[in-house]
Amino acid sequence: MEVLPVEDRLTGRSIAKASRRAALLDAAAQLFAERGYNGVSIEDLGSAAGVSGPAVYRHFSGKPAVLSALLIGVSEDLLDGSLAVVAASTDPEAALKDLIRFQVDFALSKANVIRVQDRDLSSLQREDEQLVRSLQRRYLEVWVDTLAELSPDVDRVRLRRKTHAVFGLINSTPHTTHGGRAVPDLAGLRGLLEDMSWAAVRI
Amino acid sequence: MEVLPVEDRLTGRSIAKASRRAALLDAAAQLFAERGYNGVSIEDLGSAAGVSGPAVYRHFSGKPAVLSALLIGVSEDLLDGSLAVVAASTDPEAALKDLIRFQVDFALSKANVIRVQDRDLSSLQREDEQLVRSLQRRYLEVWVDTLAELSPDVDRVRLRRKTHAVFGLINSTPHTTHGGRAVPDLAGLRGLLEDMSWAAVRI
DNA sequence: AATTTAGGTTAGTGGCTATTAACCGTGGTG
DNA sequence: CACCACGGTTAATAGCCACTAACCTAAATT
Repeated sequence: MEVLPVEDRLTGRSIAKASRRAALLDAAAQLFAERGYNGVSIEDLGSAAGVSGPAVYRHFSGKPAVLSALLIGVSEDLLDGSLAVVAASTDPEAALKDLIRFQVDFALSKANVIRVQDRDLSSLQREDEQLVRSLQRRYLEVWVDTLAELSPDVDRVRLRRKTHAVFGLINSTPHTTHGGRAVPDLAGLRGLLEDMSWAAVRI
Repeated sequence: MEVLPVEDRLTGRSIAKASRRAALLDAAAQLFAERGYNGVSIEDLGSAAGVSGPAVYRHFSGKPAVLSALLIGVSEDLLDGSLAVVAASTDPEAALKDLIRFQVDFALSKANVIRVQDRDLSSLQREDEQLVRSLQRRYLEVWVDTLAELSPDVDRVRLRRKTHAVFGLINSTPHTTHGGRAVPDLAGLRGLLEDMSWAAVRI
């Protein structure tokens, strides 16, 4: 008699484990964003999640696995989110506006992870780095496809460059908001970033 | 009879020393940009400059001092350069355009150092971090002053945010161009970044 | 109720790495 | 030409840190 192989039963322990794992990933996002992957020890990581040191190995196979889980997660969220946004919108112009709004939301609400993603991508082991880069590329292509519908005559190299630049613009605030202090006029910042992105992307 | 205290004599050794120091800083810029400050050992640093290990201590008091020299240098270059640009231009609109061109030039020609600056700033020891932040703040204020002349009615908080976002836009390419490969259509990229920056900064 | 399993703990252990020590050849100085 | 400061070398040294071992408690399972 076996338990189901994929669908794990929801026992008290498995819930505790899941929330512990989530706490570890939260701590990792914060600490890696502040000090960089190589500036954070497993002990730091554990104790930030209320557990000390080697307990981390009950949840991840090693330090690299923590970074992988974090960055693969965020890359998938971005790609999936963008696909949902495009699927839900009617015309390309609306799609682009929604993509901008989506990325601004993401950058403002998950600033830590954004920061880790473009700070410590190169610390991933080869295989996972390729996976994350592939997900990022596909996310970029969602944008480029949308832009291409709006400007069929512009070559895709230029559209990719434009998209990169807009990402830099939107992701500039994670570099600004240090530590995780609350931003005073968040709505104003959101609107400003959306307006600037829109202006920049329209040639 | 003493040698001049400030103006060192130009002997063969002092020239060799200066160029060795420059080589070390170059190597540091490249390696730190690729792997991050904590991912590079003193041995790596030395051997990338054609010298091995502890010889670095003949030029810098320690690893932190290498990072400090690098980041203080770039911050000063940016501030001084921007002051020169503003001093040389006639009207605020021309000044802003020249500031954009200056920052684009800098980001494209010194991508490594730009990347280190917003990746490993927090690895500086407290005192030097404050100095670099102060220089960066003054650089930002040069931009904000120029923008304020063009839009006297807009509050400076908003202008600071706009400036940050434009920096993010322009500095996006260092994150893109990996390792230091040559960029195909550099002039086109330069023009694109300038145009997008201008569009974004004009509300 | 007995047993197993899982998640936690505290001690190693081994490797890496920043820094120092001790030593050496040579360019610059007198 | 004798001397010395300097930039280099290789060999310790010491501390940090990822990871493993051994053990313990209690939830799940039977």
